[in-house]
Amino acid sequence: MASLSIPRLVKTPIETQAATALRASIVAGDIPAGQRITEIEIAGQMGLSRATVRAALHQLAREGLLTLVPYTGWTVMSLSAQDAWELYTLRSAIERLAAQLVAAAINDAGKADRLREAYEQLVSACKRGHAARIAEADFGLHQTIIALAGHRRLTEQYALLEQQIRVYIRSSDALLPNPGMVVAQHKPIVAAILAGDPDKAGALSEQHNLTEGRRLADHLLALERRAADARQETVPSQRSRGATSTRQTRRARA
Amino acid sequence: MASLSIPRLVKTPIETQAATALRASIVAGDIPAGQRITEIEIAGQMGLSRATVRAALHQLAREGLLTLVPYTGWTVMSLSAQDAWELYTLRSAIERLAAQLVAAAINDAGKADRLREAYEQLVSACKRGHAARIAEADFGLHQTIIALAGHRRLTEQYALLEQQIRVYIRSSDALLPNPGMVVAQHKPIVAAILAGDPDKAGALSEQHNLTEGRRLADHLLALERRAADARQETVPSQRSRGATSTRQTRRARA
DNA sequence: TGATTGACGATTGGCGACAATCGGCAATAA
DNA sequence: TTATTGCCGATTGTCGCCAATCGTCAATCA
Repeated sequence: MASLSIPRLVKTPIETQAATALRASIVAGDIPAGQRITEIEIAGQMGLSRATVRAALHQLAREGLLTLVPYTGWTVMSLSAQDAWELYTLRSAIERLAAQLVAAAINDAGKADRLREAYEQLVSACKRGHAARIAEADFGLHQTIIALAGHRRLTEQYALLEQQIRVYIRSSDALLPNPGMVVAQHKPIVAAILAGDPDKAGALSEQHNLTEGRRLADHLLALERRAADARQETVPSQRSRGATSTRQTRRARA
Repeated sequence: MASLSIPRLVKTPIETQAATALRASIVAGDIPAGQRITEIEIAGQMGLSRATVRAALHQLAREGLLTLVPYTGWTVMSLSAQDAWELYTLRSAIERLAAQLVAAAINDAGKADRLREAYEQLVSACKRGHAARIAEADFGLHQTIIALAGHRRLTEQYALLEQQIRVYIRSSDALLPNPGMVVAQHKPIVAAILAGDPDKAGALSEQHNLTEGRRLADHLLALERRAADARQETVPSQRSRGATSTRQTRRARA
């Protein structure tokens, strides 16, 4: 009796499941950037012990998605121009390395096919012109290149950057992608990788990421300026601690 | 009464202190690479609750220094040729970015002086010829370049890589540095950064890191081969679970 | 004799309760 | 009125204990 077609269950500790669910909520924007949350509140909503939730929150803090304000609460990452700069410069360095590694090993079994497949999905999404699909296919192509590098630490590091970038994009008035430009930007990178040219692949990848990253960061900076201008025209409001209201981020005294 | 010269106390939760102490023990080799440890044992030694130690261990797992084998124990990171390759390729990408960023902003107040200072300390250590001092001054120069980039995520990522590299170096029969070569390798990098040439600084930095990283990885591979040869000549020993003995790494069934 | 099952010791997983810390607000003093 | 102090509610920090899981070994079966 070789196999009964019974699927293998993947057991995941509840701590890890809680971290996964919270991560998804943050990245999806259900818990907005800058939001204050507390262990008690989340534990209540999830039906778990506070200690379990606490472990999950610490996990997300390590990933940069949350910041702990000791004895006060936790805040979802908030984003500045400096954060944007850090994210896109680091992402560009990581993706350059991946493009080089994949180009150098593109003759390995199946790699070229997988890359072509991911690129075709991007082209397909751009033809349909649906913005969310384009964005996902764009991310998908990048992820494929990263995965094909066969470099666990690189993959893990990239995932951390990606989720922060997703929070970033979602919390801003994200720019709509131009489908024609998206394809045009990625085509030479894919071609260089498929041609097995690490230097060219790395350089093109880096250029693409720096250009797009700067553009998005500039856009956010403009948004921040507009928000700051608008804030100067409103009357400062009283702040008090409501019994059940959630809090915006606040400074720890440390 | 402006100031009483009373130093500001920096309070650190005991969880964090435990993580810091354990990290230091692992990086220093007091807990060897590949070693199995348990929460009960560590909690007993540290005089803390197991839950507190557990939080610290999870922190270090996130940093890649420990691996959790569920319901069985924790193991200190062990190192393969793949790990070595991952570490040096990623380190090289990170340091290239830092060299570029510092070169582009080398005219900022104090940066050139700090870089020169770190380099002089390396030269000084090499003149004295004391291996541990050379290694520390070498790390110090790299750390200075990273810190001067003014990029928090980069600094944090580099710290994680660095500590893994330290475990790596300590667990192998580390190569002794040749003082003259160490200076010669770093001089052109520092010069390019001070000249404000990001492209040249990045390229030289990358080349240096890839060369040194490959050399160390090859060295470790040779060690692994020697160990594997030696292992084939010994009689496989019985394995049993002693009540108090610590365990070597074992495979999870997942 | 080899394969299977069940029990048990050793471990981590998760819980709720007590302890420590922080910030806001009211009371008090100058 | 402003500055200081003390109290309290709300939060995280830490603890010890029960629950769940895993691997090993002995007993049983074919």
